[in-house]
Amino acid sequence: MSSPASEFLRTIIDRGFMHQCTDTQALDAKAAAGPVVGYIGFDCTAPSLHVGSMVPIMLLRHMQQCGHKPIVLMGGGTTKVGDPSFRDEARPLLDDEAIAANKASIRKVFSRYLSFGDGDTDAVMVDNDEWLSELLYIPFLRTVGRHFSVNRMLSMDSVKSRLAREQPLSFLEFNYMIIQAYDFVELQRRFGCTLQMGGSDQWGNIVHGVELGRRLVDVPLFGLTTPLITTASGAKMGKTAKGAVWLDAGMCSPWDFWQFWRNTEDGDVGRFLRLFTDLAIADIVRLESLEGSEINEAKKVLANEATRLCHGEDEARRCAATARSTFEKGEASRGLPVTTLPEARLDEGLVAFEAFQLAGLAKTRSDARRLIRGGGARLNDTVISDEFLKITRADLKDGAVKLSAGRKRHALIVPGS
RNA sequence: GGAGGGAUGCCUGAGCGGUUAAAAGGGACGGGCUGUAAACCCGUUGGCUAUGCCUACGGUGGUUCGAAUCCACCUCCCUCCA
Repeated sequence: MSSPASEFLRTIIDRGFMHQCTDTQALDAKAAAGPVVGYIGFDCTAPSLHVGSMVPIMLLRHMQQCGHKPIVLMGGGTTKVGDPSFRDEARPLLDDEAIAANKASIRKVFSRYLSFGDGDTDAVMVDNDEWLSELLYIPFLRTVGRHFSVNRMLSMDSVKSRLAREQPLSFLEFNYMIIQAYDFVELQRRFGCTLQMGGSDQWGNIVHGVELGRRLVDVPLFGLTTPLITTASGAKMGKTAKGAVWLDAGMCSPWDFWQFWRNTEDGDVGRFLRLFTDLAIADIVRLESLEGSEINEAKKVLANEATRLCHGEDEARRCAATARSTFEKGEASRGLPVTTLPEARLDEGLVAFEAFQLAGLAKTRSDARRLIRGGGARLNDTVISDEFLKITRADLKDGAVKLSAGRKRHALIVPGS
């Protein structure tokens, strides 16, 4: 189908969100006819979502902006089971307390991207623990379990490699796809939800839900997946030196977040602008036509827009300003991570390698010493070669000592109490 | 319950009595080249104010001058049989 009738499908296809759909034409017709209720599930396996989850989040956002109703399903119940899809080993089991804590922490981010409320197209958030924890085993097996073929489940791509490698797949995990399928049906009953979306790794789970819906409630359900986002050079997207790029400011500072987008590979800029910002396609087309070092302008726009959505306008501006002074003017700046140090320590002189460790630029002292030996350490923008160099008051510039590890990682040490 | 196989550094994976802080690859970090990109080349990659000391090859004991390597027991995993 070349030109979808619905604004929703047109938007997500144009912006690169569409990977697979159970019935594109029928879904298009339905979306064109009126509001569709659709959901995406987020398990509570970590205290925050990371940029990998931004594709589904942005998908919900576009859905809402096109006049439909998004449901954020917190996987408080499914997290107790653990999705085995495309994983070579079981996830560590989290206890209820950890799941509850993760859930509380994760739910905060959605208010940045969606508008919640009671209206027709307001987003709602529910937790599948509400109905999953109350299930009775035998009745569940009889009403739901009988619609699933073990033969078919074993042939799913999502568990094939686990089985092929003869890695253990516990019965607990094996239930995940059934539970997720049941979620879909439950959301249909409760909210009239007819669309489940998710990453491409969720395709099998989603299809099971669609089929279960046909058998249990006789309502046509739809499934839609987004592509797995990799970088132009083939790596998984969303990792940096410090690990995953989290959406929670406490786990990944806005500065690191901004830097992550700023460091996007050339070949990814256009695609990322479509996926991770609200900019109009026409603007994106203009930005991605830039060549050579001009692409850096497009990367700044990407960083600003993505940061604005996640952390707000003020943070985005601050990061952009910090980047300008740090990289374009080469001066120390307030936006850099700051470590305070008792004045007395400066008076007696702080050994260089210790300073780098303290500022978080090196994991251990040995690591810091290697950094200095390798010529990657700078003090106020001057390369230092002596690991034992004493940093003192005399090194303060504008009230701070600026340390750098490599070209990109900078930190300030300021005297204090 | 029985018979085999396995557990090594961030990951994969060699080693099978000393010269092994442990090959090789990946990843990561640093340097060079650049545009805060990619690719490529080089270096580093357990800790410690350090020509040395300490901690490490699933756990605990043992054999030995000496163990990741041999033995015993334990834990966990895999395969096959019941």
